[in-house]
Amino acid sequence: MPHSPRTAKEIGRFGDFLQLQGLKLTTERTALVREIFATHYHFEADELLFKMKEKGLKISRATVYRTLELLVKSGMVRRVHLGEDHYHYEHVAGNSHHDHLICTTCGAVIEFHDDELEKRQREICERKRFTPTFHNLQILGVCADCRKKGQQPDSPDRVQMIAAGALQLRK
Amino acid sequence: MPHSPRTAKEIGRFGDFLQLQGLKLTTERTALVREIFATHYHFEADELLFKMKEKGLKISRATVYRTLELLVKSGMVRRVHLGEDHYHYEHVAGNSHHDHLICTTCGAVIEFHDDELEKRQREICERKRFTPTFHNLQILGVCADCRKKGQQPDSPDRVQMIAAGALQLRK
DNA sequence: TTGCAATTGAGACTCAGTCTCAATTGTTGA
DNA sequence: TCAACAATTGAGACTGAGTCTCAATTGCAA
Repeated sequence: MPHSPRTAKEIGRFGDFLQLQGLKLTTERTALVREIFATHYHFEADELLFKMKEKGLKISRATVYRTLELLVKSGMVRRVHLGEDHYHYEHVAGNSHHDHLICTTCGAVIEFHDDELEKRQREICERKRFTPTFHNLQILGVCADCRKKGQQPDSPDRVQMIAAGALQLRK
Repeated sequence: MPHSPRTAKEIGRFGDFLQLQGLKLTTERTALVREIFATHYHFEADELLFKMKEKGLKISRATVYRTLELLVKSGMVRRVHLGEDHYHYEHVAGNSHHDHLICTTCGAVIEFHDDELEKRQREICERKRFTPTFHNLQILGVCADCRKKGQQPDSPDRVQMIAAGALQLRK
């Protein structure tokens, strides 16, 4: 099996996590981590399953889902809603929290992080005596490229349906 | 059929919307709107289906989903993610946009609205040349009541799983 | 190297949500 | 008032992401 320096670190990190839990770093898990961290950034579970099949690695749907769950638990992968009716995953490249701008025209996902925004959220929580642990913000709209091409924003009710996962994004 | 003043206005509004689209205000749709606006605030589609059955009104699953879709289009109902792996709906009482604090301990959903936060979001979009139409913010954590009862915040990975809909909230 | 818990794959299963189609209903205009 | 006909409905088949089961397999520690 060829050595893959790009993903060796992640495989090591996952191995450490598994060991701590008394779990094993199997060939299937290794192959999945390699695939996830080598190519994809945002991806879907079934997409990953398909990629593995394509590469001739027979890994069952159950194993894919089980491994993703472990990766989420280890903090190396996050499960996110991106305005479709099923989940997306994104690998966490050691870097920190961010939120998403989602273009309802082309499906582009733009990440951002803003300290000011986070601070204001903490203030709101304080006022409500609420102890936050995690948050989730998606802003839907039309990206700069699509605006340039003359794309008008979608109607609010369409966007609302997309936000709720009732409509697929146009791809 | 007894007259229900509490919901007459909403039934009227929905009727107007339907008429504009060349659609009909049927007895099933009327019954659903009455149920939604009389009792529930946040609810699930199947919960609504069950409630109707309970009341002896035989309304099919398909009709419930179809009517909810129309209500979302009319703007009278919103579809929201509340940290579970299926949708929730909330009726819009003529009032405006809000976001959610979700307690991962008791499942409580606290609404809030903050102009400062919205303003900052608009600024971020401007900077990214993104034209927003809608947004969606959930903050997960532990509510004041649960803290008072000595409940500690969930671990970040558990909350992340809840946020992503992979775990059910403890009810 | 053996023993055994952890892991795997195949496929059955779940469950929210969608679709189909024949039967029914509401509305419009004569 | 009624006929005509499009919109609507219900029953149940279907979908598709995700979960579960269980017998067979694998990795690791002694």
